[in-house]
Amino acid sequence: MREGPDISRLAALIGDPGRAAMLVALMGGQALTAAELAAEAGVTAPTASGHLARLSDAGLLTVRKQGRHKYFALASAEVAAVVEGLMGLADSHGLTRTRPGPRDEGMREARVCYNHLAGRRGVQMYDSLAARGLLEVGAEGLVLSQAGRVFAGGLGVDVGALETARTPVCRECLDWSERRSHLAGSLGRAIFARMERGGWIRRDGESRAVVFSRSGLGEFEAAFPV
Amino acid sequence: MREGPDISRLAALIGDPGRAAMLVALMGGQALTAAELAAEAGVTAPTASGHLARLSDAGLLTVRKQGRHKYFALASAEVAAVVEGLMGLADSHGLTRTRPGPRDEGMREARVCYNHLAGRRGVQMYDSLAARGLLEVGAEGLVLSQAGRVFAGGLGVDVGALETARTPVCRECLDWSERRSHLAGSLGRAIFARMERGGWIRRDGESRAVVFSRSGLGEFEAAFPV
DNA sequence: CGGATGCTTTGGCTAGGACCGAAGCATGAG
DNA sequence: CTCATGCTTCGGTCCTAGCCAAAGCATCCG
Repeated sequence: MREGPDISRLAALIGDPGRAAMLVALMGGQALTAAELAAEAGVTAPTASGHLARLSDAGLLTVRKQGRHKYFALASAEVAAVVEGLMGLADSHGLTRTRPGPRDEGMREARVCYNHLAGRRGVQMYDSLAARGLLEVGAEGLVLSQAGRVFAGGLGVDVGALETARTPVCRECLDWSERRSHLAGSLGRAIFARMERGGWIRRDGESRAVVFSRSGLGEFEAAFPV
Repeated sequence: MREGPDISRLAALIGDPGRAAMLVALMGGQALTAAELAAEAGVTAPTASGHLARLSDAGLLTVRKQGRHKYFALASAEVAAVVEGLMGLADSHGLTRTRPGPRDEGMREARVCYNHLAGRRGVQMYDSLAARGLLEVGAEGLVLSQAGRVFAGGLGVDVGALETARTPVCRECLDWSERRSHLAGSLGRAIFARMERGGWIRRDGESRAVVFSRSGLGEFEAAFPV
């Protein structure tokens, strides 16, 4: 009642089932329209409109108007990290939705987390990079070592370009299904994009799950050995 | 609305101002009693009781019953991480509150906990006894070793008499200022009484603070070296 | 044994906010 | 221009959940 930022307003915002569903839907990283999010939340357009206005006002979402459509997306990686953290807590306390289908298993194997790779494969990548000293923990958090820069260059990722931007290159993100860190930040995003471009992976149309191609899995294992 | 863990229940739990205040208060790492948390949240005892039950049921808090008090603490580092993440988000959108002042320093140094010594001095005593093997952790909890019995006898405490009573001789008690264990049980009470009788300490009038005399502090340091 | 203290349960009150239908604005299509 | 589509505002209903007082247990004290 007397110190620190006011958590409760923000948490209450996420605490509505409809708004939470919208946020989770946006964890896929793609921007969605108001109507799509209304369907996702299972409410009518007016209700969704109110929800989306409140989420935007609170700074959780960014809006982009395009013609008569309005596209919403998560405002930042921090927002995604909090949502992922909540998923982890909910998962560990048996609050999962009663729907442990095959899609759920696929999600645990590999999925999109905002704009980077998560799940067992995401954690594998992180561990592999860390074990080989390509990723190091510095005073300011996670940093790419010199060897790591070379490695990323070999993958076709221009680290220099990433470093000129204001957003952090390397960040940890807590994986809700593995309960361990995976790689986020602009580097995580770039590597994910590179894997998608290279045909290593493709995204499942209806969920956040990510499916590896046969050859893609081989390349992934070669690039990020356990 | 169709995938992953159910975030909204958890977020709604944190989304109440009272419960959020409790969680923030517990971010310091100390365990707090129900009454203290009620004050922190600015609600009456019945209301707080309901909140705390819900937080515990959801796995966000752990409970430790001690006499007629109930100590609550954050359940895990994951919970703390989520709260911290929410604080970060709230802070970045300018929703901070005022800072608190420092608390009674004397209480942190030494105080009465029911009938035994608590605070830095209480923890020092506990650590000293444990480090010298006078206090050991057995299957049934804390026990006094044979050497410990001799030591207690030297202090003038009749351990044999304590052991005939029904109440446990040695118990751990969670120290709220140090957030570590100190010695409770009938032995803790007996040692405290002996220190009071011997003029090592005297109790401050209205508060729970305990003040060491000059000579008493010397004897204490000799009996319970760091 | 009372009497005091800390926590919980119960009951009843109330406010906040989630929801929808209908009407109101924009923008784009024909 | 007129119509259709996408989103927002308004008005009203309904239900959840927070809140407290009072009574009920449990524990400790003298």
